[in-house]
Amino acid sequence: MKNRKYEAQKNEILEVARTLFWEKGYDGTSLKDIAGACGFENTNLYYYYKNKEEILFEALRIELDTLVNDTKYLGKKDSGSPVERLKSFIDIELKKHLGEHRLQGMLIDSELRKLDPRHRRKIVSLRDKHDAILSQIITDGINHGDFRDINVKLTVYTISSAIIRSRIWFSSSGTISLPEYSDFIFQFALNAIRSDPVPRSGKMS
Amino acid sequence: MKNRKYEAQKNEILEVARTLFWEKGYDGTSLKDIAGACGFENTNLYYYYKNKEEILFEALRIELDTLVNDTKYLGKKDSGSPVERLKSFIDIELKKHLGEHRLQGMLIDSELRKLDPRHRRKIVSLRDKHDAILSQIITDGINHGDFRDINVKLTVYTISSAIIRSRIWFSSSGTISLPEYSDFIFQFALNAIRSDPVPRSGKMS
Amino acid sequence: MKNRKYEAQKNEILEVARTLFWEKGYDGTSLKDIAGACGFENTNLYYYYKNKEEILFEALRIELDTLVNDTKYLGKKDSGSPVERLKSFIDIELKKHLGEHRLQGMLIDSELRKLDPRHRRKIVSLRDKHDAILSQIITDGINHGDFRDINVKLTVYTISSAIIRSRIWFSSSGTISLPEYSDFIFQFALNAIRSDPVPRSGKMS
Amino acid sequence: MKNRKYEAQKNEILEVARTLFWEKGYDGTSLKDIAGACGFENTNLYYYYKNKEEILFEALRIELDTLVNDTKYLGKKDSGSPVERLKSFIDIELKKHLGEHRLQGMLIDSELRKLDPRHRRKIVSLRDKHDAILSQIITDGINHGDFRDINVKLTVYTISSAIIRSRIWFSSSGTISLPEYSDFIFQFALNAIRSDPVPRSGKMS
DNA sequence: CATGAATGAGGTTTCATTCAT
DNA sequence: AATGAATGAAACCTCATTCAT
Repeated sequence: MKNRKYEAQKNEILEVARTLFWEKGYDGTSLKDIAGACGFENTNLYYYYKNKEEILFEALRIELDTLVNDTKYLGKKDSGSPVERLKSFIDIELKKHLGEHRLQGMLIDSELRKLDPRHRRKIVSLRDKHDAILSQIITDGINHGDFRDINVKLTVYTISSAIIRSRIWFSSSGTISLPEYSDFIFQFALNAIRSDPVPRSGKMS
Repeated sequence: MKNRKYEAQKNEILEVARTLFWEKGYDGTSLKDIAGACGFENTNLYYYYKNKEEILFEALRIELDTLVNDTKYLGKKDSGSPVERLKSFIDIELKKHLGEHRLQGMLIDSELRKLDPRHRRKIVSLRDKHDAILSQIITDGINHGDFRDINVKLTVYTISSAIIRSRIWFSSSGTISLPEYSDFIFQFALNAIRSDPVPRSGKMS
Repeated sequence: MKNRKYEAQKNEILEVARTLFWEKGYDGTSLKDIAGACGFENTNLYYYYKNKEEILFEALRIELDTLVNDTKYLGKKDSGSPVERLKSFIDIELKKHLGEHRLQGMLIDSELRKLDPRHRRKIVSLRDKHDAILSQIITDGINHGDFRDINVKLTVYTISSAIIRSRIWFSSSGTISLPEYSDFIFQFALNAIRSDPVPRSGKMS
Repeated sequence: MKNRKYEAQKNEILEVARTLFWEKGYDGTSLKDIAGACGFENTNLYYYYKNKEEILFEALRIELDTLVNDTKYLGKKDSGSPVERLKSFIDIELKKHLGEHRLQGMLIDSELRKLDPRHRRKIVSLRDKHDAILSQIITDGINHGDFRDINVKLTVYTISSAIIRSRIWFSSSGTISLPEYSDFIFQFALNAIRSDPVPRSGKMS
């Protein structure tokens, strides 16, 4: 019965692979590395995955699936005010990126090229779905008068940048805690885009 | 005798390598790829560089050298008001990242591990020197009362994120021009950190 | 308890293997291929056969056994005139090679080397037994005055060539039927070796 | 200068490969086998050929090219009477198949499947060109009244069978010489297809 | 009667690198 | 200043096979 142990093993391989892909890159990670970290031989990986590329695909897919599933409720208006939704979005994502079962995030940019065209399309479509959530929050905030009439796309990119790269800088930030980091990004973003009670120009002092 | 042609060739190799490293990663780029793009054979590279790792080192070094040299004057107070200096910093960096002879930026994150320890130390030291410039601008702005009393390190990271990742998103932003992109990031950052004429709370609406 | 179903399964494996060995060669056929075509897993083959080589051996043995059993009566004088026996021999063999449960014939040439020495000896001995039948027919025909005094060994080889290679050319011959093909080879051979009513020289016209 | 030695080496590889492919089959021959027989390492083969399949393709191409080039003059009427041309054709081919630099012949049947579609088309086209020569000889002989009104295609196949399989049987024919073998096949074929001075029926005695 | 899980040998191929020229 | 020729390490992957269940 290919079920309990099989699925567990398959998952462990993915966890291991995600960590290694992050640390050394896709090309820099050998199947021997992955198998070794799992405690078996090289060739046994092929019992679970068709080839290396499939491992990468599954790694990316699981990352994005998790992200999308945990945040997609924030795309809907009934999940709170835009500002609250922005706060939640940043909180959830940062926890995912920096918490226990870390997402690797940047993988998606750099290793996309290594995928089969079909797999690539699937991943890109998931990524777009993910970006659309934050996009919706910003749009709603603008319509609701909470946020300035700002370029939505660039706003999404800029906030995403801060979130994705948190992984790189978190460890070297020394004393800061995860909620503090999360709150910093939220405040930074909110101040950047909130509508002004008193009109302000962007002119230099 | 290492004359002008020698140096020109050596530089061309570096240009080609930087592009390929960005496109396919260090491990994903073979010496044959580099040599092929230069129009000669594989083995001729060894006339110019000791080995592949040295090419990576030089590629990273030249990137950071350029960045530091072109922005280091902004670390000094006499180069303008902090807000002006912030504007200039973002303008210069974005031009470097998106312009003609593009910097690859993110290479520094992902490929640092591939360097010899000695080379790695040199690159990290250059990177720190670079970060210190923006850090100085922020600090001066806080002291001068232009910026809020904000965590300097995190601020530097967040602004840097937006700049570094511009490369990924610029092409897919469609119609936006480089100065517009640059201005967007500047306005976003300025609003995020400027001190308020009227006190505002971060409370949710 | 090795009952009827066991034997049936064992036979199906052999049928499948013979087809695949013919199509892709012994080395080009994996146990997974064979098992897959049988509808079960790889490892189940070991319940029926000791290893891959044994499957090849059985495949070759069954081919030759069938051929020898169905034609050996033609080795005896009481089975008709030499000409009749030649006609029957070619008919039977061609039906075996091109009919429903096709023999693969040429396997014996190309894959003999892959067998264990002991197995190889067995197969070679069966092949010799097979060749001896046609050899006997020719010899009897010469003694009886039906055939010219022709080199028996070479005659056997040449007729065998036409039969064995029928498999390759039958499908691409387009419209020809099996009996027509069989008759063609018979007429070709008969004309080639029959004794002349009127003496003829081999001189060129 | 990639010329003298390079081409010599490339040819030696091909010779070695052809022998091994014949002896052990394409799948049964490893690149290590080929390289070992050439006296260098495995990987050096890639300096001369793109991959294993290309070696097979070149091996097949050279075989057929040689055959076609050496016999194509026999396709033309001015090269002698049909009977003479048939004799020459068989002589030349047998010398090619059994002489010093042996052709492997049967490779073409069994290993065709291993080729890229494009390569396969090229080889099949060469094979057709080769078959067309013998076909022309037979046709001319029929028209000229030398040969019976016999199925040309099947005649070509049958004669080709005897030639191609000579390789398998020559060594085990014991004392026979190459010209004797060649003459046997010629006489066999000629008797099989020559037109009768006196009408004969194929009826059994 | 059949699958699950794993392995070790070996195959093709790529690649950085060397040394002679 | 560049190519020719070769190598050894290591990569991905396939396969026959084993043993437990």
